[in-house]
Amino acid sequence: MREAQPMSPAGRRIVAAAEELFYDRGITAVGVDLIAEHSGVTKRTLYNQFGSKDRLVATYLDERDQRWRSLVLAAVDACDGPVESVTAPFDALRTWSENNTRGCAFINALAELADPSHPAYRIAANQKLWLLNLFEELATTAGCGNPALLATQLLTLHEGALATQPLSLDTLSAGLDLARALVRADRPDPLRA
Amino acid sequence: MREAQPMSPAGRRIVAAAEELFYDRGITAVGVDLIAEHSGVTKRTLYNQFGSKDRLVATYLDERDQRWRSLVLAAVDACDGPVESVTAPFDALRTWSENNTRGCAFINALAELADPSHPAYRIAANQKLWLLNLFEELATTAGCGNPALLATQLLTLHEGALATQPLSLDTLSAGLDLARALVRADRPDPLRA
DNA sequence: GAAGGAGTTCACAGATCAGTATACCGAGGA
DNA sequence: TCCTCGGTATACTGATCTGTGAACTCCTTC
Repeated sequence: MREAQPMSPAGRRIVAAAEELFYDRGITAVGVDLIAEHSGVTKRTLYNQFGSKDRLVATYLDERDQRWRSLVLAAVDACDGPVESVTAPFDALRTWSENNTRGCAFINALAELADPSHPAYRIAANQKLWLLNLFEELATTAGCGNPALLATQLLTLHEGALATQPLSLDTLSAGLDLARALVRADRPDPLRA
Repeated sequence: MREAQPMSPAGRRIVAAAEELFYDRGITAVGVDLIAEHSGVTKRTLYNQFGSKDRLVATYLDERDQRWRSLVLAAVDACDGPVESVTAPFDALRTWSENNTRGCAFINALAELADPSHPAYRIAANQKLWLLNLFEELATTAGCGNPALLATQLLTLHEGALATQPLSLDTLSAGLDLARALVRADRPDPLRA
């Protein structure tokens, strides 16, 4: 999905404005005129750079995906051992949630873009699959007994905490505690680990 | 939220069409003209009945909430014992998902309607709180040790399974299995229960 | 038979939507 | 010197959006 040549300064400003506006107000509700205005750019420039609103939406989601993956991988690297790192994506979610309180941008995008052929569909699905695979790899490295099942359970908890975020229940703490317990329980000799 | 007088036949048709269109294509993307056309009704009638699109959206969510709560309560009643009934909402979710494959209508609505003063906000939040309280009541009746924590965990699993539904991973089975294990583990003398 | 309400028909307002056309500007490179 | 390239400025198209006005047709009820 990464485009060959890097974006121009104007292009970067456009994507930055699009990220903020699309996430806060919804994709359909935000017009290209508003994005052009917020990024201090002409609508003509916007169309010269991205060609259509749909392609700008795809770029917005892609950019967001990259940022989020970097955050998750950094959280994994910051962990002390392989067992702790299995639940590291939950730590990343806590950091992420400080500045993103309107739920999951990809789930939200899927809610608005009904057409499965829209590029957003693939991006959103890939994002969740990437996390699922990461959970499974981390669980395998940590010596868990059933990495595939554990990964699906962890993903469900993660997405549940993320989806209920706008409602201000503390599902993230509950999800993280439960996730840690699951990882411990799935390890051989959990009492000695 | 229930209005005093029951809806007219035309009003019911409008809400039925709105439910289908809003859920499938998104709220902002569906115009009132389309809803009027699909319900075989004039736009004038739609506005005579509901006054504005926002109020029709609120009625749509409210109607859906009622239907869903009935389904959940029926699933609870259909259970054999108090222990099984704690996870009954997951059974209801399986039935519900057969005809609703685009995720949670309330989370989706929140994604589109940024304004917290919109009635949809309250409806969506209340729906999740109702389920949280139901989980807690059921857990208390089943004699669980920490009903409040268990309820938050079950809600997180439930919402995770619901949110990831459009992605066609089988998170519902994983969530249900884990939910059952949690309920068993939180009961006194789990081996004899 | 009169009254009233639910619904229809159709035209319309005013705003906003995505996207295009045309002409212009300034800097960097061959 | 010329020429391309990224970007500006502005006006525009045609469609679609929510919402309103006014007159009309039924059907029920009193």
